[in-house]
Amino acid sequence: MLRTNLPLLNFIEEYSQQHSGVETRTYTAGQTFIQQGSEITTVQFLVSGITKCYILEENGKDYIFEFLGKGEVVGDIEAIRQEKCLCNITAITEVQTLVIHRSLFNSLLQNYPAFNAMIMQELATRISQTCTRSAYQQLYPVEYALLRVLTLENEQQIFLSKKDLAAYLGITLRSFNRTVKQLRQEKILDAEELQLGISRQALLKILNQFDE
Amino acid sequence: MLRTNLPLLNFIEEYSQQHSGVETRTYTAGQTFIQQGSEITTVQFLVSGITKCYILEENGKDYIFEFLGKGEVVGDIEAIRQEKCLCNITAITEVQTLVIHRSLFNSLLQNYPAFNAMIMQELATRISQTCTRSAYQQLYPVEYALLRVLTLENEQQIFLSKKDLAAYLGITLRSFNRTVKQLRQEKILDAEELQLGISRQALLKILNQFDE
DNA sequence: TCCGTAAAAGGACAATTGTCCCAATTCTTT
DNA sequence: AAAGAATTGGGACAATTGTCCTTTTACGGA
Repeated sequence: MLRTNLPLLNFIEEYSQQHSGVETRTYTAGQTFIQQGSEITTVQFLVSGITKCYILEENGKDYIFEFLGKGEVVGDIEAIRQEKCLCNITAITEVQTLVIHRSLFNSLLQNYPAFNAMIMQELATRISQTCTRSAYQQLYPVEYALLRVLTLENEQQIFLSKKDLAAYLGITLRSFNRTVKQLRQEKILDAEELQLGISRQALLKILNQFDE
Repeated sequence: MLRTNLPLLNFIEEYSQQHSGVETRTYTAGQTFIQQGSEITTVQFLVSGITKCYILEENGKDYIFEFLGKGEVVGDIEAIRQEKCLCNITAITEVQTLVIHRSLFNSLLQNYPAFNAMIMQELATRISQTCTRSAYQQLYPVEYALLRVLTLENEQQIFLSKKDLAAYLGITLRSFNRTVKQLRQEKILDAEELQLGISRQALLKILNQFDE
């Protein structure tokens, strides 16, 4: 849910100590620093903070693909495919990044096998996770996906707005609230059955945060 | 919708003429030649035919990620991440493939920059397309996605079962039929508004195939 | 040729989800 | 401190989608 990639961050940090061409940037919470459809010529690596990566359609609805954390890259796909941005990236907390030019990114890919392998790994992981997640969301009732997301949020100790969680699940805020309420009251589904790796007790605790 | 990758196929075919380690296989229509969750040690390139790539959950429902055609790879993600299969691959028509061992795939990645770049490109494209598609399906009413899919099917001159189309759209067969009927009868949405790059006339024609 | 199976189409009803509200609470910011 | 703007929670109703079931047609094998 909140993806990270520490090895990648290590690589870039080390590289930046020995070479030029790497810049530091800081964004404040709420700032959208990459806009879908716009031209982009840089690749950025998240050093700290949390961002959301999402598509916003003309009808005002948005769909969040991922929450990105430490070590994750943005702009890589666009650099490889030489195309315009496909997603928006907005800082949820304050965010610090390391920025390199697209051309440097591509030359790193060619000249540093270790870097190449890490990016290859990163892309493969993204595909794998995206597949698993979208299948899960399509094929199971919302309750299941919702419980999973809340569990993950809890595990990783991050705090996201309800609105963002709903957008991540591909449902409306209203549906989100409704489902949480239902789960809190009625029968909680079997934690085992859900394969969440969490006890029924812990689940209840998470849900009751909403009661306060 | 039906993805292909001719450059990649060219590369592998040329390689196979000069080296050993590449085998040919044929699968009959309907055959599932890669099973989710199973161990796999090969990577395959589609030479001819059409396959579907999907996840099947225990509740019997399935979700199709992509239809794969000429030049597409399967098993690559698994080779890169060294993990079990995440999807099922089933031949829709008769299918021919070129098979290489996982270790050969990885050594090609390391020793042939051109191959490396092609795979990098392929992964980036998959991510890009997956993002666009899943956002589209989440954020617009089914009619829109359905029309788009039918248009694509028509353009590419492929023929898929209604069941597969529904699984691709993440809806039930019943919903699929219902929506087609509605569109056929009532107002067809503006073709321009949909940005399908197809005229209203042509759309009607496609929908009326169902009437016959 | 006949049978069994799969694909296609749709009726009827139940369940889910979205839309449009409104109210309470918590922030920012001036 | 007060005003305005988000965030959260939920009622009421409409629209959409799923489930279950039946019918018709098409197709391949015995």
